[in-house]
Amino acid sequence: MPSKPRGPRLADIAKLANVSESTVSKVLNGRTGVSAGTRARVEAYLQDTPHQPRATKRPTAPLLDVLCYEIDSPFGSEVVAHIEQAARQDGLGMVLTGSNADNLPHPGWVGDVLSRQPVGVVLIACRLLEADRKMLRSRNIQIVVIDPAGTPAPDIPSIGSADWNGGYLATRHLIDLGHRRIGIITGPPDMMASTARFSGFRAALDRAGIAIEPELVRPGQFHHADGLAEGLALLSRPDRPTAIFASSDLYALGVYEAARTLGIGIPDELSVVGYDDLRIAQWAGPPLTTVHVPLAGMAQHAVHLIRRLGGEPELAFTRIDIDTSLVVRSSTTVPTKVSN
Amino acid sequence: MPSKPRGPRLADIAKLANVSESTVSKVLNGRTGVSAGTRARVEAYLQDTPHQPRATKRPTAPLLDVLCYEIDSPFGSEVVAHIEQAARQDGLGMVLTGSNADNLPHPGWVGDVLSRQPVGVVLIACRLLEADRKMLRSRNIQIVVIDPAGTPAPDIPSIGSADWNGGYLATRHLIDLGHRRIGIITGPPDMMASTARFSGFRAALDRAGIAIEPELVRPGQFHHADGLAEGLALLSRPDRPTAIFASSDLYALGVYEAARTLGIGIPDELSVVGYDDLRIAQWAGPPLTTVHVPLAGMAQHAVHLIRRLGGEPELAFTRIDIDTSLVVRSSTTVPTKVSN
DNA sequence: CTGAAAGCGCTTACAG
DNA sequence: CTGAAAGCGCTTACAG
Repeated sequence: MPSKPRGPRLADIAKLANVSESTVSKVLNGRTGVSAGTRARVEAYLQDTPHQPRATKRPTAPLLDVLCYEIDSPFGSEVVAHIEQAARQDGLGMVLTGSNADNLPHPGWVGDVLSRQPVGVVLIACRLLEADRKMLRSRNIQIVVIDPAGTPAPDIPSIGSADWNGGYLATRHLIDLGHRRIGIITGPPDMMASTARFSGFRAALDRAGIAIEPELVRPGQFHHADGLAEGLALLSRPDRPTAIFASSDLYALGVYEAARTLGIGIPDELSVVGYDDLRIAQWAGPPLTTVHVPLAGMAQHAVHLIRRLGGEPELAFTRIDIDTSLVVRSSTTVPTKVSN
Repeated sequence: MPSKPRGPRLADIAKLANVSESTVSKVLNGRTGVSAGTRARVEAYLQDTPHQPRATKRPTAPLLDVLCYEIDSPFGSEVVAHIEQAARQDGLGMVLTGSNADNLPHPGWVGDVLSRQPVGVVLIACRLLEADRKMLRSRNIQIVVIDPAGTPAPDIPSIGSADWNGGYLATRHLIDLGHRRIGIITGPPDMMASTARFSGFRAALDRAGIAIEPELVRPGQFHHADGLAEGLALLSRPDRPTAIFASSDLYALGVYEAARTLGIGIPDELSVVGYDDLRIAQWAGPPLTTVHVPLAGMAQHAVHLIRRLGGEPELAFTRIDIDTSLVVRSSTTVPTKVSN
């Protein structure tokens, strides 16, 4: 029985490889003065029994690495805050890194993560190259994704919310108020969350027997600027919609600005429904009717999942979706023109 | 001449403090079996000659610890995002932790930081107990504060912006437009940034020969809810002000809501100036006239300062203030009632 | 190229 | 509570 449960020491590896401790030390530190053959043999043994450097006396507090899309956006910052809290309650420190514009980590990130040895990695609307995923897996670093971007990796557990349902609820609400011409600003097509919201929108329209009008469907990247631009486009039409389903709260604020610019009153002349229920939704004028996304719950699940995965590495594929709900505030009402 | 340039070893400190290496080891590791007096003496020497543990062979990517007030607020999240970027460009990973409601770290944070051994700590609108400061100092972990809260520690370098000037500019702008009855919502009195903004406000009024009206000065904690409550109080007065200097953008949004509730139009019936120039200021309806705080520059300075301090531990007291400027958008105009 | 030996920096068990 | 001594895990200078 080994005296310390910390893993093999230099002496152990030296014995296995039938060399001296000095030689193992040289190999580990990439020093010269070792023949290619000896080096290869030692490396081979290190493969099987990876060497962990001597336990530093005060073991370092465990870390969780978070890679997030737009950490200064209202969405990013709220998710991150919830993860920080969940991580802290779980005794984990959170290392936060922003992704690049393609929702990928910047070069060097994976190497840094490996050196930090966190218990896991949470990706928020981000993705990883397969080589990087393998790298992390091989060091026993768990990966969980919140709101995956790009083609979802089949072997990474992901956490989302009921986006289809949210899209349906939002649209249904507008239909129930009497709206028939409803515009939508959709999100990036490579995000499941966007397409599901749009699909819910379409289903609600279908069910009410309302034909979808392609000109009323406008694409965007979930940014305020898109909401403004597409809002202006939608509202400048002679047959402008009486309601807009802005599939992010940021879009909704952009639509607000478009309406203000054109002198269109909300909700009297235009109803707007947002999506996410970020705090800016409450601060908007008028307060925004929106779909509540349970970010706190998603964050907690992400952290717990990381912990569970650490225990049993071969957990089957997991996908968790948490319920969404509609929060009715003051940006929606019955249409004036169409009447009821 | 020391054999290694890595800093004092246990033996050096033991010699200085006239104790054994064992005792120094116990103190460093927080073990029992050391008298209070001896412990204090050793800690004192550690203060002067901070101890760095022996270099571990596979070096972990260097870290920067950030303690931030309300990381999900628009202010907190923007500062944090800038620090993350500056840190990343400097090869530093950022560990982010939210403070408690008193702007202090939660219990256990300092211990975690010590175990992580970051190159430094950035406090955003937060403070530290003196014992904790000493602890960090003794391990050669640098401390820098952005927008200090509470009584400022004299030995911690701090970074702020020209708050007095910002308060002056904002108020001057309103006076120049012709406003004479100007309300203000002030920040927490224990933050230098708040009191400096108020002082700038007062100075601008003084210079224009306008007497300050105590009933028009309302306190708050920089939150949206304060802006709403104090805005309602101010605007419900029979002699309501024609302009309000909301000394945070969040206040301004609260004032917007108060005005909307009371049917008061902005800017026609009420001019509003915010403070911070966060992104929400551009998204507000109407876009908010506000004082620009150079958060990106402040974040960069914080990171660079940490790095410089690491080099020369005995840097003199430092206080950096970066310039503010007024950004005029659409929430301010000439007063209607008072005319000009 | 290789490893025995000396040594570094720290921790721990234990005698006083 | 204190420190001499033993010991751990690793590195380095050097003889072969």
